[in-house]
Amino acid sequence: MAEPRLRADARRNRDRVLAAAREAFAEGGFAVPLDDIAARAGVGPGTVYRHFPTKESLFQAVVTARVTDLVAEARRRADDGDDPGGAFFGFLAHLGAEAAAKRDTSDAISVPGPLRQAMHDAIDTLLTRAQAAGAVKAGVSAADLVVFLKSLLAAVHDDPDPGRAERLLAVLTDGLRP
Amino acid sequence: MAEPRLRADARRNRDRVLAAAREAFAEGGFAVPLDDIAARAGVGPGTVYRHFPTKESLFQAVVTARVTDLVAEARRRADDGDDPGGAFFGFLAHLGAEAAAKRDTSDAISVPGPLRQAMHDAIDTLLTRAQAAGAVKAGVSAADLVVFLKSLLAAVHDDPDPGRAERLLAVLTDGLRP
DNA sequence: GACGATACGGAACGCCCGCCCCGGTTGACA
DNA sequence: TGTCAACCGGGGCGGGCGTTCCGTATCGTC
Repeated sequence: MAEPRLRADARRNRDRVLAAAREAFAEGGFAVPLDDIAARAGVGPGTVYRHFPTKESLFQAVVTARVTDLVAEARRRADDGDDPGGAFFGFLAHLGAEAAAKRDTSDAISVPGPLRQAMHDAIDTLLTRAQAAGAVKAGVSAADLVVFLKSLLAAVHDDPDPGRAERLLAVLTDGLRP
Repeated sequence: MAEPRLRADARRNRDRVLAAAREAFAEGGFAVPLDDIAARAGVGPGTVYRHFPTKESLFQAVVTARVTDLVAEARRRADDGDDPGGAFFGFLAHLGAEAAAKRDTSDAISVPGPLRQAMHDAIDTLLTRAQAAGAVKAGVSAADLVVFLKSLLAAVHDDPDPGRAERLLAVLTDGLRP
């Protein structure tokens, strides 16, 4: 590995880029131009590419922490085995709240790589247990749910009506009940 | 108006462009490059722009007939006043089938202009009557539904799983029941 | 058959965006 | 403080796409 230890300015710029990317992606999703992120960080685009080989890798670096938290949240709820239905729907609400605040959530949950798999597995656990407990109807898979959520969260992003997200999420949860 | 009557080749090319656009939009949605449409029609891009001032106007010309049909379908179902719930959910299923076949349906229902308004109004009528009959829960507006449908239909487009559309639509309809 | 109007095709333009490269600068260490 | 490697900035490249322009071909008419 031999981490060569970054020079002071390099480290500082790297942090600035990450912070700027966090904000920019949260506001505009993955679609924000990389130049905007660089400008927000007060650096040139070249500097961004010195630290992250591609725009996607920067995005991944930004959302890794958030998705990891989401997965942890999902697992924590799953471990609390008393109320599988409540755990499942609680996590859905949590996801909805997260997506309402950060515009990149819908992209984050479907970014390829190990994170996506962990997320998928965590949702699968919650869903399967809720179905076994009779709180969610059968015939719906975790993949179905991820597709559904991704599209729904994306649709709600640039919508002027702030209450729409809740109403649509309510329709989704009601539709998942047996 | 004084329609100057098109020259024979002009009329032929215009028809070819429309036919090619119909196919191309159905397969790839509004996102297909205009050059592809021109190539499929055996025509240069310039010829497309001779007949349609902009790509969007070409799209509008293509979907006008389909959306008009959809609106007519919605009104026909609405007029059959015996079963408002059945009329509403039947139209939803119809929309789903249409979207499964043509990839531009989700773009079509939200194209700006009078068509969108007519579509919106037709759905509103169906929805309001179904709600009055107690077949659909209150608190959901036609605008909510259009947003929901648009995102759902778009999500299902490029999905490898052919059964997903039906399952997600089933979740939606169940979620709309009181 | 010839001539003018009309339409055609595709090269070219402008714009956006991800990504790379090089001349200049700055930090680390002796 | 001097030297060198590491790093920075931003101009530039390449590709995609909507749109426009103009030299050329085709149609309709006399």
